Amino acid sequence: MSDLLERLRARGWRLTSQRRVVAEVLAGEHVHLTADEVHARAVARLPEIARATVYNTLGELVALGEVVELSMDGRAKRYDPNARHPHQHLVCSNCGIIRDVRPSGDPLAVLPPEERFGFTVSKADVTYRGLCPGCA
Amino acid sequence: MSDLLERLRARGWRLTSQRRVVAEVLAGEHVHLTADEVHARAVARLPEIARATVYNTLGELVALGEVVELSMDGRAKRYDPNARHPHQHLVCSNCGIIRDVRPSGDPLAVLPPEERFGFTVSKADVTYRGLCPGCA
DNA sequence: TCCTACGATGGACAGTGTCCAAGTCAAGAT
DNA sequence: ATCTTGACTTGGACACTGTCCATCGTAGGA
Repeated sequence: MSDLLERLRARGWRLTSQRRVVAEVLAGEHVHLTADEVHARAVARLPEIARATVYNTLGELVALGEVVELSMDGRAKRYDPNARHPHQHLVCSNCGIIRDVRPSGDPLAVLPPEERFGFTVSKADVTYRGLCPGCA
Repeated sequence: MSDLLERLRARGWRLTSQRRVVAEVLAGEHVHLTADEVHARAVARLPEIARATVYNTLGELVALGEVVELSMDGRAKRYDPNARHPHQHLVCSNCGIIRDVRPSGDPLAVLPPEERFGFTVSKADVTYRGLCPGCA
């Protein structure tokens, strides 16, 4: 994770304690916290951190490509720090737990040219849905 | 679309003018309106229709499987009346326009068993992203 | 035509996210 | 080590989306 901080510093980021805490809270695979969850965990380490700062920092991390923003269910967005390893998501329809998964092959390949409506298609986001072992 | 009204009546729906108007507004392929857009168009035909009624009716249509709910961008949910013909979505990263598309093959097939974490996977929602002809 | 349970209404409320003016501080310059 | 400055943080107000609820209205069967 200090790799991340290094990369951010190299891009001219001012390394504040708030940003450091947000970056630390957001680490690992299969981590998909909402902004408020990030804020709650950040407050545990830095009691006076403001909600707006968490939103700002998450937005910046997304803009820099270090974190991926997910809109799974129309409620709060979730933030996925595993951005450097391309992956898709598997979601339990019952409890909502999310796992990072890696399908084989290129998801773009299955979209035929006549179904592209003249678009320049560059990316495919896939959400697999089903029941997790605990809910099945 | 009167097919839809027939199906709904057959399921015990009371056919009110409000529900009829919502069903009429939501018709066609490549239609992906937000709840407020549906409400605005419904008001044009039935000035006193309430926002809550539109939300209720949309929720019922989704529960009945007649309409698909989309959470594309974390803002307002969109409602897709093309639920009887399975399809995925192609979204312009710039202007946000959405087209219904039909990839070839089964998107579930490319998720290997060892990437399923014990889930019973039943569905895959794919969002293709790129630039539409007007924005490219 | 009448009844009545189901649906509509509209306003209050909650969750999520954005904006802004004022205060604070990281980090380069001296 | 201290100064300086502009980027960053703060906290509260605000906007948008969606939900809830008590009350009123009406579709459709008797």
